[in-house]
Amino acid sequence: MPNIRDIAKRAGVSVTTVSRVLNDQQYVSEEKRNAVIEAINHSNYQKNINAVHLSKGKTNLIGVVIPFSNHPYFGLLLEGIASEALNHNHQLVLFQSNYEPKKEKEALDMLKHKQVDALIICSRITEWDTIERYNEYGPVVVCEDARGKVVSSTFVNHYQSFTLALALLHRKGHRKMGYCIGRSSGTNSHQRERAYNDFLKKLNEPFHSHYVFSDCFHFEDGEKVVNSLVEMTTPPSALLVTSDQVAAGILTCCHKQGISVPEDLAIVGFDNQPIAKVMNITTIEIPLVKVGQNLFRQALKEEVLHEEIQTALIERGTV
Amino acid sequence: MPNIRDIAKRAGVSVTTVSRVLNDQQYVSEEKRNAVIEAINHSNYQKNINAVHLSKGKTNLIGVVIPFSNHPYFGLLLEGIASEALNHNHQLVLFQSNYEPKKEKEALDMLKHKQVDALIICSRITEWDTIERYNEYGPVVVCEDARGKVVSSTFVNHYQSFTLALALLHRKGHRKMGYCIGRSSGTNSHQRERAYNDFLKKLNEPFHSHYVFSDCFHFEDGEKVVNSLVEMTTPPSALLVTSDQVAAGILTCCHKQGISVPEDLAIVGFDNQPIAKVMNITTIEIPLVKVGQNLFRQALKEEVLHEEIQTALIERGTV
DNA sequence: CTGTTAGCGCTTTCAT
DNA sequence: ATGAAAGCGCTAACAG
Repeated sequence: MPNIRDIAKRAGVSVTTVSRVLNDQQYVSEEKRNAVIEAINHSNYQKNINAVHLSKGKTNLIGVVIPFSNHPYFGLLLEGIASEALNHNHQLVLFQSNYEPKKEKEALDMLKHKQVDALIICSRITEWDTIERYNEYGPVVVCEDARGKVVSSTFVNHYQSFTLALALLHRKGHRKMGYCIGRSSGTNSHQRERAYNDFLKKLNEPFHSHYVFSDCFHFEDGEKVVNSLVEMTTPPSALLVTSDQVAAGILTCCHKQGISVPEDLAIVGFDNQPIAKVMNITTIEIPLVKVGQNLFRQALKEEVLHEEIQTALIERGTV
Repeated sequence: MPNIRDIAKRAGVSVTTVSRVLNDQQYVSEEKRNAVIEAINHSNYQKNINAVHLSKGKTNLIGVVIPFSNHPYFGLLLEGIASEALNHNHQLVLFQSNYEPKKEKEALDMLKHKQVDALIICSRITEWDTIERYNEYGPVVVCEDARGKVVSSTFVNHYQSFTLALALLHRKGHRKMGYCIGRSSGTNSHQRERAYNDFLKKLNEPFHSHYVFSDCFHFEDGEKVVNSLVEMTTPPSALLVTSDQVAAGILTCCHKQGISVPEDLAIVGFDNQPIAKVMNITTIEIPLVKVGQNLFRQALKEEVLHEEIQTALIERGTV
């Protein structure tokens, strides 16, 4: 495989001139430019990108940390990130963390080692002070409200969205409301928890810990929720479900168990994934693709930015 | 940020010795080794991986091409690939192609440019001769039967699996059988098509093009299938559905429309995803995680290998 | 066991 | 407009 020197020789010019042609720079006569292009065409030359990276000190690679790759929430986020990466001529390095700190550390270290130019952390387990420490090596971007931190963030106001959904249910007469969430830790989950607790307090309703279901990630997790529900003497009459997938799973099991929705149980999903439309699930739309795109754009910027993305209530048949 | 020369100076040794310590090589006295480690610890030194890559001519990065990232089939495949990458200290560069040739070309070019050491193509639109041409730049691995080609492959015998499922339905008395598939092109789809046509021929059953539904990728695609079904005067009595997600969508819509399963319509899914278990769907298990792991292992090898992964019929309630 | 040195292939400054 | 030359930071052949 020829290198830039071979091309220079072949075209009868200097290495610099070849480099200029390669990078579309000015100050090259048409004549020499053509000679270089000619030489390249006749020699299946390919730039060695590692040399470019070393020389420039950057890679055009952006790291992306997601806990799971087989989850539609992260799938959509990734889709947004990937589409914007395409627009900006960058590639993505994927880190599937499974919420293992070690794996997240690996991603952070790749930033430190300059193997990626920036890092997008879609969900994390690592504590803030560690994350903030890595910020000096390159932009770190997170998908949660990080105002007050030194890393950029694109986020949804989960407190507000949750409160909105609770208010809807309350308006419809529900008093015993529960919720299903993925993991119970994390900024986003805490915001939702706070919204829930505050809402109950305002209504003077007692808190029942068994009305809160965690580890709800996938469709199939809906089954255990419904199984718990039927065991209860006073089950909740409404459920906020932080993923449409899980909401769909719950709805399906309700049908199986003869629980009518929304009569016996009202359900509000989140995300507005296609499955919510098919199954006619009332949901809070979270424009995840847009969030992903914004995350990517922030990763390219040096300044620290905090941007909020708006959600919307979509009323369908499960409330 | 200090470099290897700074460390060498600080430790009072040569860069080579530092390099040796860095790479855990032998032939370094304890004394000097300690001096180097000492110097490193006192200076937040970090290896510049781009320099390593340039020097070594490899990157420890493996490219992965998938059409969509928000699909469980590819999510699981990716999971397998990622887990094995972790074991082998490699990172993944993700290419979401949306089946655009341009995007696949980009991945192939990254191989050519030595930005990735190997390329795993989980599903492709690019023709064989193009792919084979890139093989000289590094290992290319595909997830389809590529025997006879110069690239490695890990695959499932879709002809056999499809035939197995058809035979099951036939045994249960079904004669009018249709199938749902993702895209209609691609090796895997063609194998299935062949299996279907051969089976019909063997039974002397006529081929009905409206018994074949393509573009069935997601849960929500089940809706249009069922909508078509109810329009037909003589609908199929059984359906092979090449994704459990879609099978689940079909099942859900059947419930909505009052179509009993398996009485009015028998359904066989594929993959054995968790959703199939919850919804009690008879399915052909395809160990996708295992396939992914094998793909990764092949990507690390120079030799061209073709390996078949076995599937299994899992009988549940939809046949 | 250790160090010198010549690359790896490209970018960029600076002089012309 | 052009090219010589000095890096970018690390590895590895070679000599000692």
